[in-house]
Order: sequence, then structure tokens, then C-alpha cells
Amino acid sequence: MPPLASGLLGALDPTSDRAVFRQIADQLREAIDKGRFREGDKLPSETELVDHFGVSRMTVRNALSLLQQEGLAVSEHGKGVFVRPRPPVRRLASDRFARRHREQGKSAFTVEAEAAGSRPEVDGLEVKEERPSPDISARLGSPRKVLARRRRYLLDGRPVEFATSYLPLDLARNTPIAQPNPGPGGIYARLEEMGHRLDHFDEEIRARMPTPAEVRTLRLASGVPVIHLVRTAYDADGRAVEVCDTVMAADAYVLAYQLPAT
Amino acid sequence: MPPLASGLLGALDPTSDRAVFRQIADQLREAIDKGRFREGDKLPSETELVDHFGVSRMTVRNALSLLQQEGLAVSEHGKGVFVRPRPPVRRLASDRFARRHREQGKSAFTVEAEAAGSRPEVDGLEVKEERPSPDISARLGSPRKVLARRRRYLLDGRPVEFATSYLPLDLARNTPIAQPNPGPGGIYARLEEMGHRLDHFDEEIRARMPTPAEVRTLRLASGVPVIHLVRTAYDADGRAVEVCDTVMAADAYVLAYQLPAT
DNA sequence: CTTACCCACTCGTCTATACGAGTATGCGTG
DNA sequence: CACGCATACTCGTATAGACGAGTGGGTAAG
Repeated sequence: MPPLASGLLGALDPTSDRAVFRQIADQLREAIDKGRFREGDKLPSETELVDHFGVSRMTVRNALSLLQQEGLAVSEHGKGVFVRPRPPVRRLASDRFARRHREQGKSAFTVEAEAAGSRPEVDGLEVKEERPSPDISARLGSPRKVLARRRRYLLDGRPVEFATSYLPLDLARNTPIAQPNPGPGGIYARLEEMGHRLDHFDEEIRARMPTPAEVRTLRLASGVPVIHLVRTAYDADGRAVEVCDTVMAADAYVLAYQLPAT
Repeated sequence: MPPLASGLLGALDPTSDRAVFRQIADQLREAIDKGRFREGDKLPSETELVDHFGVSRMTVRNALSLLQQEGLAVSEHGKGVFVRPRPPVRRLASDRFARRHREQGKSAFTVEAEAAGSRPEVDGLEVKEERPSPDISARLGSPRKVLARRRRYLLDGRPVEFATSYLPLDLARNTPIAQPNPGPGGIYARLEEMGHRLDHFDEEIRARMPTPAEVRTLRLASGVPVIHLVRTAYDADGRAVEVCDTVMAADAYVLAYQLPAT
């Protein structure tokens, strides 16, 4: 038997009115914060913690569960509980849809990812005609039907985001936009070719915990929220020509905006 | 005894390989999604669920704990478990620091909140001179010391955000900025009076689960992430004159940005 | 009528136990 | 040497029981 990894941990304070499982979580959290356990390190096993602290297994599991909810640890069945690795984050700049970034054959996602040294993939592409949800409908000026383009994005095999673009059907039907691959520059280039010169985007950002479906799609660890971004594109006539609804793994992204001070 | 509120729930599928506590959580989640339980409604008590499904209490608690992690439910000691109320969200527009919003006596937060019919409060105001963290230091061009202005914001008695502004000390010392109340228009107005005409802001947005300290400060329910926003203000000379580090309760905010399509 | 207490109900914490299922390792067999 | 299996470890799921602590309502005493 190897020396107890929990040698890094102290004892409980029986006089404290703080719950035992919280004290255990506190100790582990502090050990992680101070770097005594590092990213990807295995924490002491449940059995080791049971022996070290002299408590029951449920108490230990309760403590570990707390750390997972905080996003500090992830458990792997059959292996152990590990300090959650912090994956490299993808930085989304607010100028990422500027026209000058649109002149290439590849998608913005692909170009950016390759520049950052990652292996990009796009997945589960699906193009459908649909009746819009009330929210999407309102943003697009209440079209009867919309074209929906869904896809999932992965970096180095890890799903990081999935998105659906909605366009009024009267605008997108029988155009390259309705094709799985809309061609170089993506749907924004096509929209401009069709006379809808893009004027500006509105973006709305929320953060929340993922639904079970989102947990599956993005293979999210517990304790990882999602960023929900809804972007509306307007043409020079002030018409909303596209709404893009994106759900991102929050631990994979930082959004960057530059705002004028005027 | 009132009729079992769990009359709204079905039975378990013993042939399914889905864990019992997940099946129970699924049923409750579906009932919430379909509106059979509404915001603020009390879910069936642990005892009722134990009786209804014929399982042990820990299994039921496991299911309820899942819903809390997802942000769908909150438990209140001695009262019950409730469908989490969705508080009204505060919309942060990207032009909120425009000069034209700065000409009043009150803070942007106060004006905005009152316009929305809420009762704003600012709390825990603290102004200190400090050695900056490496991150803040790098953003401000490595000053030796900084002035830190901390405060907490509440709406209708609920804490929604807390923020710290950092300014290079050589710039802020012995100015109204070092006063608890920097005067009408806030520190941005003072900076401009001092010759630092503001040019633009950079904002970086992340989402993550709160630390225990943040849970206390913002009185967060479990299953509610935080939005972490770091704004850097630059003057016309390109100098970073302020960094504002803000942590917001994610269920209280939607951030809105308008971007040009150029 | 009002106050104070008790009780019933809620969730919170903790123990002890059992079995199942995924993983890794090493050993023995072919 | 290679493969497969046994085994020991990991976490996952579930049971049964106990006591504590916060809440609210009803009842009994003042």
C-alpha cells in the first residue's frame, strides 16, 4: 500500500458547528487552491478519506459531491476523483464577424481553431425548414416558417459549442444558404451577395446550468455552466435576417468585446 | 391529510437501466417543464416521494439534489423544496457607459434600477490602496500600487453583483476618485475631467460556478452560476486607466451588446 | 385575547451495509 | 509472447435507521 495521499490533509474540528462533510470539502478545496493537488491530479479515494477522517462513506461522498458542484473536481467511474483540468479557452472576439474575416474558404471556427493550434471539427450538421419558436419568431419579425441550420463544434475531439441559425424561409429557400455547405464566407457572405448588406449584430448573453440534453451534447462535467448567446443579424434596411442561438461550454470560452466610450 | 401532491407523478420503470433517482428526477423535471409545478410551487416533500415511489429517502434526496444542481429547484430548511423562482433579469446594454448616460447625479446602477421599478442599494463600499494581483497589474500596465474601490449592488434587497474597480494609484491618489463618493457621473466623469478622455472599453466575459465566498456575498442558490466580467477602460492615449472586476448572479442578468458588421 | 409552548412536519447530517459496474493490473495459461 | 481471466481497486446506486434543526400551526395556559 502506498503512503496515504491524504497525508496532505489535516483533522476535523469536532467542536465546530460546521458540518463534517463541509469541513472535509473545505480541506480538499484549500489543498487544491494551494496547489497541493494540481490539475488532473487524483484526489484521495473515498476509502482513503473514510479511513483518514474516520467518517462514513456517505459523508465523504457528500464532500466530494460539493467539490464537483463547484466545478473543482470530476469523478471518473472506476478510476477516482480528479482535480478538474482547465481546458484551454477559446477567445471569441467581438469583431469575429467583421467582413475582413469572411473572405476565406474556411469557416471562422476552423480558421481560428487552426491558428490556435487545435484540431477543429464540425458535426451533426442539419438543415431543416421549421415553424419558429415564439422567441425566434419575434426576433425575426414573425415569419411563418424559418430555415434552421444546426451544427456542433468540437476542438481536439471535445464538443465545445452547438448552434442553430434561423433565417426567414422566404429569404433562404432555394439559395446556397439552404445547402449543408453554403460556400466560402458562410451564410453571411451569401446574405450580402443576395443584397442584404449586413449592418450590425445584437448579441444577448446569459449563463445558466445546462439541461440534461446539453450535458449529453457537450459532454459536460457537473459543475460546468453553459453560456447561452443569441445573436441577431440586421441588414442595412433594419431587417433581422438571421438569429443564431448558441450554447457553449462555459469552461471553454471567454467572450471579448470592445466598446466605444462615446 | 391533503391529497398527495405527487398525484401529478407516475410510476418507475423497474426494467429500465436508468438509475431510480434519475427516473424520479426526470419525472419531476418533466412536471416542472410542463407547468404542472410552477415557479415558487412546493414540490412533494421527501416523505411523500418516498411513499409514492416506494424507495428510500436517500434515493429521493439524490433526485432532488440533481434538480437543485440543474438550477430547477431550491430547498428551504424546515419548509420544503420549491420550484426555483426566476427573478426578473437586469439587462446590461453595451452603451451603458456612453457619455450621455453620465451627466446625472446618480450612478448608472441607481438610475437604471429605478427606471425598471426596482429599489436599488449599494453596499459594503470600501476604498483601499493595494498591491495589485498579477492579472490586474498586467492589465493596468504594471503599476506598483492601485486604488481599489469595492462595492456590492442589491435590487429590492437581493444582492445581484459585486464589483471592484482598480486604478493606478499615481492617477487616483488625492483625487475625488479616492473618495467613497466620487461625485456626479462617477469615476469616469472624474477621469475625463482630469484629462483622461475615455476612448474605449474592453470587456471579457466568463461564466463559472461561484466560490463559497461568492455564494455568501450574493446569497446564491445552488445551481446558479456567476458571470465574471472584467472591463478595462482606455483613455485617448491608449493607456489603461481602470479595470473593473465584476461578479454577477447569472440568474439576474442578461448582457446585451451591439456590434457593427464592418 | 394573547402568549407560550408543544408537536408535527420539513429538510440536514451522519452511520452502517450491501451490491453493482467500470478500470487496471498482474498472473497464469495457451 | 500474447491473450484472457481473476482480482482488487475505484465510484455508483440503494436500503434502513437515527438524530438534529428550522418552521408553522394548534392548543393550553395566562
